[in-house]
Amino acid sequence: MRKAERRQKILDHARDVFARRGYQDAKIEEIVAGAGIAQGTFYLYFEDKRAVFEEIVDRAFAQIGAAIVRVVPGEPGRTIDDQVRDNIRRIVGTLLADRATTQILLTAAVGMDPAFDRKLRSFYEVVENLLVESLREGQQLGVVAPGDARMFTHLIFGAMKEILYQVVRQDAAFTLEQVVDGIYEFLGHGCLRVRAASGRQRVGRS
Amino acid sequence: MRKAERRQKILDHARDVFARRGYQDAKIEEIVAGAGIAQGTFYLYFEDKRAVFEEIVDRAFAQIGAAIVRVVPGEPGRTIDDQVRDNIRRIVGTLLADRATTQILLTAAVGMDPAFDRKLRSFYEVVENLLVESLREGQQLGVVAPGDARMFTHLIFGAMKEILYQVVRQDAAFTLEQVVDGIYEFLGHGCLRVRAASGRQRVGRS
DNA sequence: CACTAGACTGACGTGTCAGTCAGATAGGGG
DNA sequence: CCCCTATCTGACTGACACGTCAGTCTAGTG
Repeated sequence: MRKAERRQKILDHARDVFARRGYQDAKIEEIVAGAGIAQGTFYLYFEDKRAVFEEIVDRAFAQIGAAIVRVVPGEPGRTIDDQVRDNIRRIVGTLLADRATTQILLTAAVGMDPAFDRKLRSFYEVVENLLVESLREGQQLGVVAPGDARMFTHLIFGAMKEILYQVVRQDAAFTLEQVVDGIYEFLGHGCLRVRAASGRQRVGRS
Repeated sequence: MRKAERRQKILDHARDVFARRGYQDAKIEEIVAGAGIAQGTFYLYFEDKRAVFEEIVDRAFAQIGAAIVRVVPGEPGRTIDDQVRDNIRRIVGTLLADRATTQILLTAAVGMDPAFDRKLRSFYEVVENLLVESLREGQQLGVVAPGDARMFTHLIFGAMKEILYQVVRQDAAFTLEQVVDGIYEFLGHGCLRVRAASGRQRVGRS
């Protein structure tokens, strides 16, 4: 077996174990047993337990980053509408394609320790800032509702994370298209239709 | 010092340490040091480490549960609108009143282990089912958009969890009212205003 | 076949804590 | 003042799992 192959095999099994057990409860012993190698061999390929974990997370982030495409207002034949929708589909599609990794991102990687937290935050910040910028541009163009763009960003992120978490955990059985449609409609209209009590238009401003 | 007082003191310090470190990295030694007692004394008040943690989480859930009030359609002088808004305010208010505990719920309690996960899920399910029922009722009354109520529930939950997480972590500095308004507007209208490409009304159906 | 380099092995050493327990302390009743 | 009980103490222990390393295996070369 070539080195790269073996390395990949370790990564794959580590991913499964981390997804199933969480970081702390994932034992090296279980990973190497799954990969069919001895404990020592593991350390020929990775510095330590955290190194495999970080590589899994880093790769996942790279994939997600690649799934995001900047929305261009003037694009001929592709409405902003479609571009937004496609972005949602690509991101959700990427995350649902590898459910074990997604579960790691949404559970095991949460509340690890201060050092890892900073790493995670810095990735999220990049994506968040991208979205904040896009929303502000959208507000200029009148295609995004007025209000605090950063708050919108958090609300959008949260909604997406939760629905993905549910699907990945198999607690909710939605198809990719159902999830995409659900998110898209929610972003577009919300879900409440009451607005009896006159005009409450305030949205939190920082 | 009375027993109940000391017990409470242990709970308070445990909460702080769990919030700061997460469950695994929270050391009993740090908890007892903060509470000004010896290691052995801790075990006179709590079965083990997990028992304190569970008690903190249980109390938090009880408080959140108490903050939720059933929305009554025919209530005189109180529109559904106001009742929904008040519910959001009470829930968010409760969670922001004790930020350390909220941080525990949103980070330390995630991905603990299968047994604890089941416990968490069962609480969430109760609240989720309550919301799903309310949304379906609302759909009958025409005050909630058509679509999969369970998906709406997940999206709403996720949005609320994320914004609270951000505020509690001090990464975002929103006031209670800003958060309430932000969530309310988001639930009411979403944030996108493009709907050029004709009628895409589909929302995921289970 | 003999030799070697590199890959692999798995039993073991070591640090870390959760939980224990034998003894100290406090307090109140006689 | 002394004893008895309830409470507290903190040094200790045992389990556990990460990471190591001395030794084995394998495949390629002369």
